Amino acid sequence: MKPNRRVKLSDLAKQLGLSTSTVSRALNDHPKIPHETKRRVKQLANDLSYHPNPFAKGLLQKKTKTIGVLLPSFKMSFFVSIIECLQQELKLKGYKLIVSSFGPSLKEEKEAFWEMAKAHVDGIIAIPNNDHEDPTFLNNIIDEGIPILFIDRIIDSLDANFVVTDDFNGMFEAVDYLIDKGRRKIIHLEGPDELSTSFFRLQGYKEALRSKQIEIDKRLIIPCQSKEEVIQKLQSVDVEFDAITCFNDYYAFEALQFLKSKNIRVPDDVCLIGFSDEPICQYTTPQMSSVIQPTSLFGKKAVELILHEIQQLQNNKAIDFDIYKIKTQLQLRQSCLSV
Amino acid sequence: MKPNRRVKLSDLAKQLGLSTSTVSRALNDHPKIPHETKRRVKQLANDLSYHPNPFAKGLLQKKTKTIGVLLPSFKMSFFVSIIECLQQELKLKGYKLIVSSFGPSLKEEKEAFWEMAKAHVDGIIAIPNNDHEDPTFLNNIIDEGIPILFIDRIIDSLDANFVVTDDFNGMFEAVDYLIDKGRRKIIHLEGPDELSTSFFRLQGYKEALRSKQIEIDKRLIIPCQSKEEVIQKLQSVDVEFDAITCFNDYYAFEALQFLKSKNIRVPDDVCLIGFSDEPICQYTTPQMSSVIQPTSLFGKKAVELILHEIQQLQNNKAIDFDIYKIKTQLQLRQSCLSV
DNA sequence: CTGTTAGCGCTTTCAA
DNA sequence: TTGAAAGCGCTAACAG
Repeated sequence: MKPNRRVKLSDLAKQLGLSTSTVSRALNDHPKIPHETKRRVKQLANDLSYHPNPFAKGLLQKKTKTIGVLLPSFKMSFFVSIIECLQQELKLKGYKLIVSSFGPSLKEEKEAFWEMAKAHVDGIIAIPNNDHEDPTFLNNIIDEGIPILFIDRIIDSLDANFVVTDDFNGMFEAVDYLIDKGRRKIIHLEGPDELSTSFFRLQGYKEALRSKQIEIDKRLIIPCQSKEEVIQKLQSVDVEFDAITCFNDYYAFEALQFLKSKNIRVPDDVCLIGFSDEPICQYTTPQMSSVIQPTSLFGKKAVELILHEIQQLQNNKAIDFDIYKIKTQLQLRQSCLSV
Repeated sequence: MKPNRRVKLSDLAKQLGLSTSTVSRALNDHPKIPHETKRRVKQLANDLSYHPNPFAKGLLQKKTKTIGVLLPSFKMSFFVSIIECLQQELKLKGYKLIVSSFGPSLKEEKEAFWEMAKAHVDGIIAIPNNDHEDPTFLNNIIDEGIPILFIDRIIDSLDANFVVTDDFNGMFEAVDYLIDKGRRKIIHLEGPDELSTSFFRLQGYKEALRSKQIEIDKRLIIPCQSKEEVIQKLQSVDVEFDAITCFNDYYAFEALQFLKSKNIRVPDDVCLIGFSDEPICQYTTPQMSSVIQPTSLFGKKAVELILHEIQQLQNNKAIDFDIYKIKTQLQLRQSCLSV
């Protein structure tokens, strides 16, 4: 029915009248093997479509050529877009990608990390969800020799590399632009407490106002734990406002719904800016302005760093950890351009 | 600096004064090991956070507890949503997920399949992109003992399971609804040639018209290889129309842009229905109607089938192949509901 | 330049 | 009920 017997090194060796070591060396381009032998070996390997057993290799070399990627959810296209980029970059470098998502629960997130560790990936790239106050378990994984690189969110007190959005400047520029356009009463829809991104975006907002000597009105800073809260919170705002900046695009979409329902014109009465530049932004009416987080830069930097860490680890060399901030870009669309 | 030495079976054995075989058996709940021994072994394993080396296991058992998932792109949220579901289902069953995307090129798609085969995954779940006229290489992979299950698109002449959308009925219902609402001149923006989905959606469109004795006007059937062509093709339509059905949501968004630019009112002048129900549909103005493809059903069915195939293969039993059609659901929103 | 040998961590006969 | 030993497929010392 099916042969189902994969060719292995010894099969090649037998057919060629060589030892397995020679064949192995030939395949791995060992310097001291004559070209002719290499050619013959590779030829046959190709003909029989021989593929080395990755488990035998993994067992021996403790390298799996596999990177684990952890993310909270596939629902955010920003994350997915990063995954896509990671996947492309890693494919180029000959790495495979094991992916796992873990949802909002801390317990599941921990488990997901452990599963990756158990799978003996060479390294982990993670978009964490929770503020790991006790990152002991992460340190344990790192101590086992699996470097972890974090994307988008910073976890304090952890020796690791971080590749994050320059949230501060991203929001700063957005608010700065609005002020230049004459808006003064700018709402900020703040994101979930526990995220470093919420914090820095809020700081950017405040600093932009401060730098133009505009007093910060606490009533305009509206914390929303999720996009579901946005409309309700906006209902109960009892001060005037002429612009809204948001933790992310989904908050902005909700805000847009709200404004429409109140017959408040965008951008004439109120300007609106999201964050992340989800592809949807082009399809809302009016089209949504947003802050672009260039995902390909995230992916490239992350891959570069994790591979470097893996190599350093292999050579028992020290690693310098750092926080890398990826510059954003303000994408203006109809929701901001007063006619 | 780092211990970096994972605990292994022999470490447990040594500490317990047992042989590795006994420890192994205890861990695997071998019947002839006394409960007390099992308890002690498991206790220690837990304390030292022992995790069996998956490579040693893989080498021995030829089972990797890993499923490869192949998809053309992460850009389509329909695909991503399926991945998310696969990932959850497979996690429950103790499987890991290796993911790879391959873009539009046939060559890359082939390579991606091969890479998966080389990675010795237990099975492959694929959303193919191309119409593999010569599926020899797929058969080779299947012959190597790796079952492949295809999602969303059918490849003729291949012994495999397929889980696809009931495209025909999905589009049929959409068109049927429009006709009931009094629309008669319904455009169909047809998808890429090579996709079985394009074909069946078109058939559904035609059959709906036919069943209501409406003549099919070829000028209303507009083939578009990609969403980029939509606007341009619509420009040159020179017959009247009062509704548009689309190969997918992105086509519909483009169509919406076009209609807006022409000041054609949606849904008053022209009704618009997409396909896939991307989450964006809720945020366009007017909100986009679409055909829901329940991704969780895809995921569940796919996992069920592939695991069954793996098991049958392991027991050297025959597998019955089939095409499973997942029912769609018409999601009506503003783009269809005349006021 | 090439073959022999040992061993990666685990499971699984085969004996005891 | 348990241990010793072999071996999964491959690579890397160590000899030649």
